[in-house]
Amino acid sequence: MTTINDIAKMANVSRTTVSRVFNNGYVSEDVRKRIMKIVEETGYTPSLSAKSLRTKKSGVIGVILPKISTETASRVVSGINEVVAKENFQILLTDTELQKEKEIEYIRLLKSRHVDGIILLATNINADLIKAITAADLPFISIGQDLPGVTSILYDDYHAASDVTNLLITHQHTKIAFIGVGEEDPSVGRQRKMGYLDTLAKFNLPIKEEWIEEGDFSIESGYECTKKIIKNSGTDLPSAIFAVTDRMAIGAMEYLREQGFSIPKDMAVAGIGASTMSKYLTPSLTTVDYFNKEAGEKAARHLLAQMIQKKDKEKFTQTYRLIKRDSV
Amino acid sequence: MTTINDIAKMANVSRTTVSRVFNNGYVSEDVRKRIMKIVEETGYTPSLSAKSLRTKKSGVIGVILPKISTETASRVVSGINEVVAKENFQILLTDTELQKEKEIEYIRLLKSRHVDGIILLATNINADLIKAITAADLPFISIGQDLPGVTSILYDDYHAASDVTNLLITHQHTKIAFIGVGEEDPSVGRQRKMGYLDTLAKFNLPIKEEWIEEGDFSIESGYECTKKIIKNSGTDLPSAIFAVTDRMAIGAMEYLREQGFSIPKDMAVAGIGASTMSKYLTPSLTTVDYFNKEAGEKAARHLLAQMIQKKDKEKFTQTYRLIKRDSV
DNA sequence: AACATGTGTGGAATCGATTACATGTCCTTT
DNA sequence: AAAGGACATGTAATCGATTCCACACATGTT
Repeated sequence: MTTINDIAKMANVSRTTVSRVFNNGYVSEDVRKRIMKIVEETGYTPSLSAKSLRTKKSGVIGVILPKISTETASRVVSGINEVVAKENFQILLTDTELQKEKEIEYIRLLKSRHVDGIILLATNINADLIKAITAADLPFISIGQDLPGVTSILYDDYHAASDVTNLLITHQHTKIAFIGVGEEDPSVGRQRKMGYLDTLAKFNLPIKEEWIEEGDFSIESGYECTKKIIKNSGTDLPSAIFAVTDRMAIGAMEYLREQGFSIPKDMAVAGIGASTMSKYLTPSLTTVDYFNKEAGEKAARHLLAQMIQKKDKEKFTQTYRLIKRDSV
Repeated sequence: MTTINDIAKMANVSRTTVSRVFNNGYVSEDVRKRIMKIVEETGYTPSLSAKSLRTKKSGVIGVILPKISTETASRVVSGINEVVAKENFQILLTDTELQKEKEIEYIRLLKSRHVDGIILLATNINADLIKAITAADLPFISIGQDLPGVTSILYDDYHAASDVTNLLITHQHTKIAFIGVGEEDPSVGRQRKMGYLDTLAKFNLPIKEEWIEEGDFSIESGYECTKKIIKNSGTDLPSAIFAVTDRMAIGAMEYLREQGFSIPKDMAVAGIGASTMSKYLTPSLTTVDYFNKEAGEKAARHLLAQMIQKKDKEKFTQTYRLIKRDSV
């Protein structure tokens, strides 16, 4: 491996001069050319570990995901990457596989790797997490969860869920079932459920325990929850099912189809997430587009801004778009 | 930021000893405890830039993707991550956005970041690329393309495509249209097309130019290609369409549905990729599962093995599974 | 008793860059 | 003609770790 010293020796200059070639200081045209020629020939690239050690900047930003292989996550990462790549940053990816201790572990790890900033897609909020973030003392952005004291890019879960519920109501549905997720997830678990419950309450519609189930984001869980809802409802069946994610909604549709329900005639279905799939299902799925990629871009831009100068912690709420399709 | 020197001073030992605590050398129980206590209190974590500079190892492996937000890519990354995370490696992600010069650029970049190895999902093969890989002189794995002189995890594109074509033929189809991609992609572009063409030839079935179109992986291109095929075929319509990716197959189905074709009665459709979606479409899509995640895992394992000891360059061909569903 | 061996610790070089400071030219300006 | 500034280059300290070598001490071996 060639180093700056090798180049310096070959070009008969000090390594300072070589360094200056790469960091635009005063270097005469002659010398610059001579050095560049040697650089080309040897294929020398400066060691970024050394540079990072010296400058305390790595040109890397850390991203912590709950799970890589979901459409939401990959869209967000794609948005982040698009923005940071332009500024010659790379992404160091970590995946918690939904274990929340790992979020904290990875924050520490990324810190010791001298990343210049961190973007976290959190799935929960707890005191240790906040403490770890504060301790890291790095530019930090949270996407999807409102972490106190941390700049956050938020989805409007409450209103999105309200709107979906509302849409179902305007389509004459009065018996609306709900498939949610655990409430340790404040955004997807709590906010979306609140939106659902409050809207029902507002219209004086029945809230029945038998119509409310809790899944785990997976298609299968949507399927199982729907089965339970149908089973437990006896003769008082709901006429619509609102699942808080598209995947669970797809599971619901699957079960309903198997049981011979016609969608939306016998049972309407709606989700959230605007998965690619939602558009091509039969019937196409009513859902909410959260603009994940844009959220990633925005997060990246704010992170870069924070790296240049300290900013006050802010909260940004993304817009969303209700997509009415044939499943309702 | 606390450093090893701070810890050493606070514990009244030399920094050598502190280092030894983390790298299991001789340290007495007493001293070890004293140091660990201070480490806990200060939240000290060793600077990995410094460590990497000194040891020439970074604990990072570089991954070069053509596009992050595709199901294939995210599955592969997920597989890679699962394996390397266990060994405490992280992934440095780069996305070429389908520009092939960037593959080379990123190889250099990853090299200068001292990654311990690189996994590339290539979309093409060219001499410069091979040269860059050789020059990098790092443990290297290619997934999906057979790069000469590079350990490669390959999909069996030729036989997969043959099998799909065969399946269509056993279902009495004699007029089979084809939606491919550009041939600068040897695997998806060439091999799959060869599988299709050779199988038709084997059965003495007609190969008509009007039935062959070239898309660009997108759903929209599948839609457009199908439109062209239908338009250009006049009265001699094919009875089946084989698209080399699920997304293009979905576009095909979309167009056919719009035009009132019944699938598979009027026109059968098949894809490759086993996208999540394929299972939930109506009708469900016949496709080929490439086990992308397993490919990622395998790539990661081979990379780790190469990092421990130099290995001969090998070629591994993944198995695949033809999934016969209702669209055929 | 002399010597080898195992254990525990510190000193100092080293990895490959950046950068503050010093030095030396050569012009321009007053 | 002296001074000041712009330009060009070099010297050496520094970033935070690892690691070779040396040394000290305790214990075991012959």
